[in-house]
Amino acid sequence: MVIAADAGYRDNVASHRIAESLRTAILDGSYRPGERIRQEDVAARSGASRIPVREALRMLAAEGLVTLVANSGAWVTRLTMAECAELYLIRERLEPLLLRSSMPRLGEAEIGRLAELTEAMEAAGTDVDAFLRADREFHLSSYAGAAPGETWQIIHRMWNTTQHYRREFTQRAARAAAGNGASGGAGAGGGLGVTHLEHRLLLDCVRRQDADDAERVLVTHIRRTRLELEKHPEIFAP
Amino acid sequence: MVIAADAGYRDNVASHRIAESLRTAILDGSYRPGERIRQEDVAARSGASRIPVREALRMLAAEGLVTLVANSGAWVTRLTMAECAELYLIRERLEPLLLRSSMPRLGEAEIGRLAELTEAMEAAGTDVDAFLRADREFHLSSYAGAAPGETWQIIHRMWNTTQHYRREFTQRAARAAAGNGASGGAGAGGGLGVTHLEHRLLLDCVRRQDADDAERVLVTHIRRTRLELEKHPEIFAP
DNA sequence: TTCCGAATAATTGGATACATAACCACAGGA
DNA sequence: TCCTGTGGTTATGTATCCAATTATTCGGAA
Repeated sequence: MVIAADAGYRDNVASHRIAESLRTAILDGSYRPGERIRQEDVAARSGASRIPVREALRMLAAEGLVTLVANSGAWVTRLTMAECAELYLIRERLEPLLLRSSMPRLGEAEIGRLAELTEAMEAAGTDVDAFLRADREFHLSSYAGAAPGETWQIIHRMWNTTQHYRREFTQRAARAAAGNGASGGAGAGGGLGVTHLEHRLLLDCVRRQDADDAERVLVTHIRRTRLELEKHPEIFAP
Repeated sequence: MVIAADAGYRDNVASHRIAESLRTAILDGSYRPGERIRQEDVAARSGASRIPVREALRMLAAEGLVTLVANSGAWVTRLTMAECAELYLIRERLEPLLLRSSMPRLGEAEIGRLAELTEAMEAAGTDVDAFLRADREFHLSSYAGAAPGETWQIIHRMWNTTQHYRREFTQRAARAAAGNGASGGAGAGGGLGVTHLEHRLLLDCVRRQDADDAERVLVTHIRRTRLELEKHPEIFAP
């Protein structure tokens, strides 16, 4: 669930602790995109001075979670639809690469966990947060077999910076599906039926250790999600 | 020639100035991989205190140019061969994407400049730094038509963190070519003949505005370079 | 009423000083 | 001779204080 950050940094370093706390606050929606982050507020809340807060903000800025402006302040990064779509394009190219190198090292236990997660997603119903958690763990743990390197870090960054918009999108999809009373919905604004199918398909590719098919399914999955997202510009409105 | 860094930061901010100076020092080889960077040294040399130096180091760490270890210090990032190869794999996937979105917006002037650069590379001979500068500008300016976004930043990071090893590799290639007296060398340890061909081919694709061919040639170019690099583990020896 | 500008308040950037954790050398013993 | 523990030394991490820049608010004029 949580992020690498520089592996050399231990938790008894205040700046790192603060960064982690801010990161989770942003990811779980306590901070919303565009919201300002005041150094003194964070310092007071964490019982430290502003110096480690500033370092923490720099770390988060490096991860793309906050945006710094000189002599002005820090804000939770807000994405335009174009920026978000670009991140999805990057994911389309890099995640298949990572999955390919991960797949051979996924054992029975990991694959079993992936299967559980597909079921958890389908069972989530209108519990958006449950779906998001399972979805995130499903994809990211499908890369657990790959050595943690640059690719892995970039992918995690993409997932983190787009997290808020995934939540927003999923909420709308869940509402729409509930309204229609349908589960295998039509896609556009509809439920997550197709998503579930893609996840099951991906799981099958992993089980068969078929990297080529897995890459194709994953590209399809990410690309379709991007196209869906691009149908909902209101998600990115201030 | 120089790097994005957070666009919001102006040059009159000490931390940003220091970061830029350190960055160029690392890129032009004044600092070597694995070399330690002491905060106080940098502070003294730049006439500032350690605080902005620390912020600068964090920026560079975010770019992958330095490696921070808590309570220990900062070092110029040293790559293993596997890590370097991974960066090349990322480039193989992302640079074609960027080139595709850049090509339609490259005008006559830009394409003319690319042609100049191919000739400059061929004319560089044993002047490794001249070749490296032209090579870097050739590739990066072929992406100038793309909007500066995440993809662009990731690519720049890759080019920066691998810069030292490209220099090392090119120096060996140049020496080998001079020893053989050949220009259209055999590749492995040989000259840069094939590289020049690929650059000319790429330029032709850009001229024809053929994105599909351009992607293929670029993948070939990066992939072949990676494979060449992997034949020379001694470059990555401490 | 609205727009412009200057003074003031608030917030970030940086310097100095101190606390703390890691590194290294050296002495002592097995 | 090699291992180990301990002390000093060095460099990093943090707090407090000050400076510089930006945002805001209030006043005035068109």
